[in-house]
Amino acid sequence: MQISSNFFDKDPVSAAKALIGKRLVCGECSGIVVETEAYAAENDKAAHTFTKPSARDFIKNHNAGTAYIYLNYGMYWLANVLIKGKKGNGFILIRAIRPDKGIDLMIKRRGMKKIKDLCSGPGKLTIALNIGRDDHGKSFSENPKKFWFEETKEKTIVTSDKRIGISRSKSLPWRFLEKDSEFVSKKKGR
DNA sequence: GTTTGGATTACT
DNA sequence: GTAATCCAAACA
Repeated sequence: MQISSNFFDKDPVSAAKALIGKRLVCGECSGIVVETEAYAAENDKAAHTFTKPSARDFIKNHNAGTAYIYLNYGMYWLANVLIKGKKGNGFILIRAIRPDKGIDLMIKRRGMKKIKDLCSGPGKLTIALNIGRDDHGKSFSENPKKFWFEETKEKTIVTSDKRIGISRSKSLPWRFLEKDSEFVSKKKGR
């Protein structure tokens, strides 16, 4: 079952936390979300809204639940979900999923055999799911959909940590992970 | 028109 | 430890 359409109307931080344990479906592939980070449109120096006018325009011109796909370091696409809450707008960065269906296809796209490494990072999962430049501005919640989230019966224990890979506002504990998961991204925090 | 700085990954 | 590689924003 798909998650409720008002899921993306929460505030970014609680939405990011609530997304852990949901199933992300994209074409023939799917996986359980095991790692996210929250970025706020206001008072968050690490968010794109702080430095990029285009990110603020994006929030203005799109509905909650829209995909914000960003190319970073010139080679990896990172997938975000636009959140528009009463307490503030922002984005959820999808950092890692646990592969569920379409694993063979993911292995083919990634050119890697280890299932643990297939989607254990924001740049990796976009390759595995074939998400890229063309998907910027598409919706997770409105038809026609390429990708969406489903409810699961996962009883996930969620832990939080500091965000990683950024240079500003590092201290906010806005990274959320499935406890003891083998499928989250590496670097510090493990 | 040129410079700069990334929400990363894979390989040595 | 570090090369790979692109875009938007900022500066001149």
